[in-house]
Amino acid sequence: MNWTDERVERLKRLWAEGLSASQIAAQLGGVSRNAVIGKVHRLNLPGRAKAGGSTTASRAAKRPAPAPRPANYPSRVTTRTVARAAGSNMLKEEIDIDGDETIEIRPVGNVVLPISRKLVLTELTERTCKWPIGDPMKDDFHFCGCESADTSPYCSYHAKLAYQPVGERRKAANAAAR
DNA sequence: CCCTGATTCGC
DNA sequence: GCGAATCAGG
Repeated sequence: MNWTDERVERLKRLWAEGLSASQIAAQLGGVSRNAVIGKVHRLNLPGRAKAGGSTTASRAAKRPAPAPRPANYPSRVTTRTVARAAGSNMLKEEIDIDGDETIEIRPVGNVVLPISRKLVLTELTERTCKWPIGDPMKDDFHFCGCESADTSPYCSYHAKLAYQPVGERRKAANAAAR
């Protein structure tokens, strides 16, 4: 994959929005997160300062004198508290109970953690819940993204929804819309 | 172990 | 210029 203008622009936009390198790589496709990071540096885009959470830049600042780099880092330490989709342990609360209360999730039991992480398809891993949420035709479509139970494609909550007996499954089908 | 970004260096 | 390997950290 080569860096077309279009892809570079997308990279800039996503990076500015605070997405992680791996997320950007996944969305662009065909590149690794290292490629993204490398490109970011080559473009002289501002790295992630010591903003909100994870600070890896502090390491770079700590380094003695690694590369012949002019200290032209903009002091842009914008504390944005970006609500990122994945990566950090920041989960977005999204307990959206449907308006209709005709849904009985009886067989599901007491497990009630429909807190999704709003992941896009490309960001799913082996241990993220792959339960789809929303209309695939709409742009708010995403996946649960919670930690999936061991070897299961779903989290504990959605696994129970998925593996219900056929008799009870219809009601769950309503709940499946979420 | 999962993830993050940073840097180096052979290509 | 590119990005895998590596590093350093949360």
